[in-house]
Order: sequence, then C-alpha cells, then structure tokens
Amino acid sequence: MRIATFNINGINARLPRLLDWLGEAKPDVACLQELKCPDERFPHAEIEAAGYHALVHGQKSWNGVAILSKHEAVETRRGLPGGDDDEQSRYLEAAVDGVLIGALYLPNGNPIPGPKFDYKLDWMARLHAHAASLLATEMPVVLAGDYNVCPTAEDVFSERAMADNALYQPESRAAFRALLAQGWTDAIRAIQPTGRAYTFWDYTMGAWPRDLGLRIDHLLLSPVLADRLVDAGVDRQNRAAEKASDHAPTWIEIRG
DNA sequence: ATGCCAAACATGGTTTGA
Repeated sequence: MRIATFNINGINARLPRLLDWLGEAKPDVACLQELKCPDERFPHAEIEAAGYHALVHGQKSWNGVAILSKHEAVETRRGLPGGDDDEQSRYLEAAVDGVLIGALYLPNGNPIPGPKFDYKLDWMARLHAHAASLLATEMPVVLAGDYNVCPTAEDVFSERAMADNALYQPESRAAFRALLAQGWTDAIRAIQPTGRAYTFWDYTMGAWPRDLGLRIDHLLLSPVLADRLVDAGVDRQNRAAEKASDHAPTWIEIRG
C-alpha cells in the first residue's frame, strides 16, 4: 500500500500535473494540501475519472486539504480538536483500508515574531494533543502532510538563510521533536537516516536548479504502522516539470 | 535589505506562501 502527501499549490492551476502524477505514481492514498479552492470548485469529475474517491475540506483562496483514495474512505474528523474559532481548513482524517490517515497542512508562521507564528505554535500544540490520543488507540495511523517545519540542519539548504524563518525556529523544531518523542516515526528518516531529502524548492533564487531545498513534508507513523514500513521517498522529478508545484510528492510503501 | 516566482482574486495591485 502506497500513501503519499503532496502540497499541490492550487489544485485547479495544477490539475494536469496532479493527474500526470496520479497516473505515474499510482498511490493508494494521496493527501493533498493548499487546494486554494472552496469545496464547490474542487475538480471532482477529473479526480473520479482518474480512479480516485475524494474527501475535501476546502477553503476559498487559501489552505484546503483533501484525501484521495482508490478505495472509499470513511471520514473520522474535520479540523483538529480545540479549534472552535479556527476557520482555516488544515486537517482532515479518514480510515482507508484499515489505516487511519491524518492529512494536515500546518501553518507557515511567518513573519516572526507575530500573530501568525503564535497561531503556528498553538496549532502544533493542538496537533500534539490529538496525536497523543491517536497513539493511545494503538491503531495503524499516519499523520501526513506539509508540516512547514525543517526538523534538523540536514533539512535546510542553509541555516543562515533560515535563521529568521518560522520553519526553522527552535520553537517549531522543538514542537516537531516533541511529536516524535510521543512515539511517532519520521518515515523518510527511517529509510534514509542522513543526508538531503528535500521536498520543497522555492520558485525564486533558482532554488530548484541549484538544489536549494527544504525538507518540510513528512509522514509520521504510529508504532504498528512503522513496523510495516517497506520504503519511503520523494518524487523529486515532479519539481522539474512545467508548471510544477514548489513541493514534490513524498510517499511511503507499507506492507498489507 | 530587497527582489526574485507563483496563485487567488480581481481586472491593478495586494495577500499569501516558505
């Protein structure tokens, strides 16, 4: 079973690229972020024609997450607990083929300091609490998405360039480490413990041809799912395409 | 220190992204 996460950066602007990738990579489940469209403008017909069911938690202009699956998914949650006044569409959860899929788009948090960074840390605290409750179920769970956090120095092209960036602040990284300390496995690092595994390259600065990237898209596995991990990787070549997203799809292969 | 690119919304230029 293959589960992927892909920040699509505008699903309607990116639909040809998305359909190409689905046809090539054939993930069983694909978690999408930054749909940048309300539910009613989601391209349901094209996604269905490609062979996928879709659960959509959209929002006008910004954010928006979806779970695509070859087999039908059963939605279990929309939005993180504790966010009654949070109107941003950033979390969607569903069961597919016996695996619980948490699809997330963690806030960017720039600029720092400020309300956006406060919101990011608050959102991470809410994710921490919910992640603990998911682990307590002892189910196979993956929390997949754009975390907007570079966990270590190996995950940034330049520490100096990232010094004032919300994605690489000590607080952001500590919150990510705290998540791992609960018992989650960072799938990419379980397969490739060291070295570059970038998932994002800025549109500016010639970042892609110079390989000035960041690792910010992650799949965290609960213990029973980590035991089933066979492989993980980044579909880098997608970043080279015409009209590419600034993120590349990131995926895991699990037994069963 | 800033712009560099891209998308949405709008239809000129701002906001957001990371």
